[in-house]
Amino acid sequence: MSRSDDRYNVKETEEKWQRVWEDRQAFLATEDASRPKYYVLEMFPYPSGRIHMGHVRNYTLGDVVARAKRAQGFNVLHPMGWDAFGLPAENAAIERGVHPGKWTRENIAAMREQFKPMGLSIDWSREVSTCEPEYYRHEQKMFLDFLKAGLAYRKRSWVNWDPVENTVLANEQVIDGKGWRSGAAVERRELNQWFLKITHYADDLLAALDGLPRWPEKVRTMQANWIGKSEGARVFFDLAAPVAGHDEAHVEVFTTRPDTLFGASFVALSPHHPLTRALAERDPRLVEFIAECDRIGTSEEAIETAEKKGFDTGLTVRHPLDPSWELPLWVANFVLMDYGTGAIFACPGHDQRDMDFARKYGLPVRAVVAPKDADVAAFSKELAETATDAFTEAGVAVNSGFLDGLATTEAKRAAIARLEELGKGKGTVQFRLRDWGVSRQRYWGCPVPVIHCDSCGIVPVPEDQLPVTLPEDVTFDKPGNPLDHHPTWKHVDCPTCGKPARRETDTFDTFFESSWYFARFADPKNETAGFGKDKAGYWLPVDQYIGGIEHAVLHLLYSRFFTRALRDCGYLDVAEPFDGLFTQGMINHETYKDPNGKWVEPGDVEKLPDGTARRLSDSAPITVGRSEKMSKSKKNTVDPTRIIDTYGADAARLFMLSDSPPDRDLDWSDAGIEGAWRYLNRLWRLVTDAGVDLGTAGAALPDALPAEAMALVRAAHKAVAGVTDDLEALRFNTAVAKLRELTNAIGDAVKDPAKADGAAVRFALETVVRLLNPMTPHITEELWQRLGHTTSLAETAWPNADPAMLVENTVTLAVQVNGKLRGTVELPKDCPKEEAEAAALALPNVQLQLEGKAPRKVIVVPGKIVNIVA
RNA sequence: GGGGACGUGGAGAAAUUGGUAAACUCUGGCGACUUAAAAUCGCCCGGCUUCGGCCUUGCGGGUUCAAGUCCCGCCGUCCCCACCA
Repeated sequence: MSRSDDRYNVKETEEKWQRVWEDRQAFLATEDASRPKYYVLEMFPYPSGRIHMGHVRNYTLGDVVARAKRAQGFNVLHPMGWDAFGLPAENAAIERGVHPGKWTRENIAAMREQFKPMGLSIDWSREVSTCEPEYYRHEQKMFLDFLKAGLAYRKRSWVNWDPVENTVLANEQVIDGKGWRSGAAVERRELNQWFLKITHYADDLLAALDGLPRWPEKVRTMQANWIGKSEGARVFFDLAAPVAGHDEAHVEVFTTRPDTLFGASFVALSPHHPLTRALAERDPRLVEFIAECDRIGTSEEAIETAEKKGFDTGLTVRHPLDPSWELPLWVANFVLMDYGTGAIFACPGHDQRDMDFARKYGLPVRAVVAPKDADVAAFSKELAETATDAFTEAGVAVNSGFLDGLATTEAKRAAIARLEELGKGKGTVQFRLRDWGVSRQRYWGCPVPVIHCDSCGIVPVPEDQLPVTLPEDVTFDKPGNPLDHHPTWKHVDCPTCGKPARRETDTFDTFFESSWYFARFADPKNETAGFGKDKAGYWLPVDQYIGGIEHAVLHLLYSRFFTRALRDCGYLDVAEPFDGLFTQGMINHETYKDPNGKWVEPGDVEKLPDGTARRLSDSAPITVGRSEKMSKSKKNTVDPTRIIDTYGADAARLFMLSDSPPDRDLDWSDAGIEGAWRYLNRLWRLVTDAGVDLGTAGAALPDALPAEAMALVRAAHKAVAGVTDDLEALRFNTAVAKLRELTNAIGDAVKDPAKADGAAVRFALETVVRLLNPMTPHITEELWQRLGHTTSLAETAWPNADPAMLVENTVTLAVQVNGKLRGTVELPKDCPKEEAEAAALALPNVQLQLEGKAPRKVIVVPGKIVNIVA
């Protein structure tokens, strides 16, 4: 065939193989007890309407794993779906008057078409979309089961209110005092809300992190910190006198340092504490103080700059271990209502914040813990009178009556024991984690399936009346929840008493849907339940989950909780949904600004040879900024569809996998994608136009090969072993490097008639094609066919490395003198130590270093190194 | 303030986990082919050098025959959490 006619036609080839895979239903998954299963899942996308480079990276990573595992004999499940509820759909409705359902479904259709050219090995028959009643009806049933099990409840409480999104947010969705999507400063509101009892599993969610070795350490640490377990005690400080309008006779505080109780200086209440509110009823100055506290935000700067402020109530409380000792009761702006009990006892000597507060307001400071072997009198005097730094370390209890002399750990234990004996406290474990508020005052979500009846209270919707579907005829012309404004939808008769009642108009947080979708994929068509226990039992847990680290304490924690809740309600038998987790890095791109400081798109920028850049349209000088995460606001995005149109999916995939380790950020560059494209074309030419007779497909390698041909065969075997290891460990960048190395070796071999052995070259080329297949599936299928094979690589087993081929006959030993490299020697593989030593000592440069003296010592590490100590 | 990660050529990175630092790639330079360009192919690309070599993994110590890798102390960058009692 003519050389020039046989250029690689990307479009034709990629479409051809996508058709072949689809016709053969190559990636359809069915349960099969005879093979080990492998469930690969990437975090499913929100249907924004356009795929972005982050998607390309995410789904490429997963696809490589899925294809490699399939070739290695696993029964692979690799599904795709849509996280389809959420606010952008509602915003589109408000801005453009399009119904959220229509907007979402059109986006899904558009994105599906954008994903297909990527050539992903997905079982599309399992596609799910969370906004359809076929999906969300099952989570309504789950919610009713959670209600029965006491894992869901309704409570009036202080919540995070996002004034832009007009809805409540969960604690996990408030970042630095701002809404995670809107960026608006979050307000505090007291509302009736539905909660899921994630705190019921706090201890288990924390302890079980140790059982997830295939999760990144970082994510486990983040979850552990979020759950935030601290051990301590609840302590009761009796009010010296009863307070009108307040029932409690004591103030309950939480402390992790009960050993410092004798250093107590005052007790401080949160501005939102019920007692504070009772006191404010008759003290306008306190009302003003509370208002002042509320004005200070919870952002980083606010906290850093906010002064510690207090309000002396004039009341006193009795010390739990010495009732004759009365302590002043303050209200302080730094005491949080939603951690612990909303009240603290302050020990300025051993807590920095309390120290600052005490010095400011002239409150006493007492030393009750001293460093081991310290001069107690001097230490106490200094701490009490002049110190501004608290002593916060562990030590020995002093000035503390019965605790004196005990080390901090023992003192804590003894203090708790005494408190319990006196009925003045209790040892306890406090978690930072709070229950998951799932109510959202929005339309485009799953309706909470309950009815409010004036006579019967909260009535769950009877199961035979599920699903509670969203009404289609809604308007978005008024602010607030369209379900609330709907003329008829919320009016129903009470299922219990038949009297007129109202539907709950809150919908679930969208993280509700994503907390169980991985189980739905195991049995996506099930109409009677979210999934069958048998099918979930076969596929779960997910063996490899891949997504962004931004969900470390959101989706990933909710899913772990949800799976436990489902287990306890009898849905499945696993506790952990994701056995292996991989968090990929972001895609970055340089940023460009014009002389007016406006962002400029990469497509409108030309880089000049002198290192500067200018705008294509008007030649204005462009400032090149640092590489940052691709975002629309900075205009530094690159459209994947355009890249795939130009270079093909294989080149885009290969670039994603090359160079940067997948957990690190990747800089997108035109040069990078060009490099991947060049490599694929080079491989194409090597196979289609090797200039060597490659023989026929399936022919066995001759037993005897010339040494140089043998070296190429060995290199191929080494690549099989290396690439297989790399893929297993998700080291795609080094896998690509090894394949390029082998390709370079083939390129060298075919150029040299002395080295160009057809059988060896064929073997090496076939090895490259097979190993590269999970990464660039289209071109490798085509090349496999052109090499004379009739099977599809999607149905071909992974190659095996022959261990005998991995060992070299000779090795190059490094020769060091005093740890510094001074030469190398080439020796047979199993050369005795003595010979290696002799060969090393014979090197001229070694002799020079020794200056005629005898070596003091020689270390020989067989096959590696000889180190001579002079 | 608490926790974590990282620091290697002009850039992305690699280093068999303590054993020849810089594989693989990008950018750049020189050359071949071409009327020319693109594409392609070849060579060079950490520093110094008296051309024998010598030095080099943020800085300073340490352990070891041997340290990019382990330990201690700094410096720097990034991420997460945070008035958490």
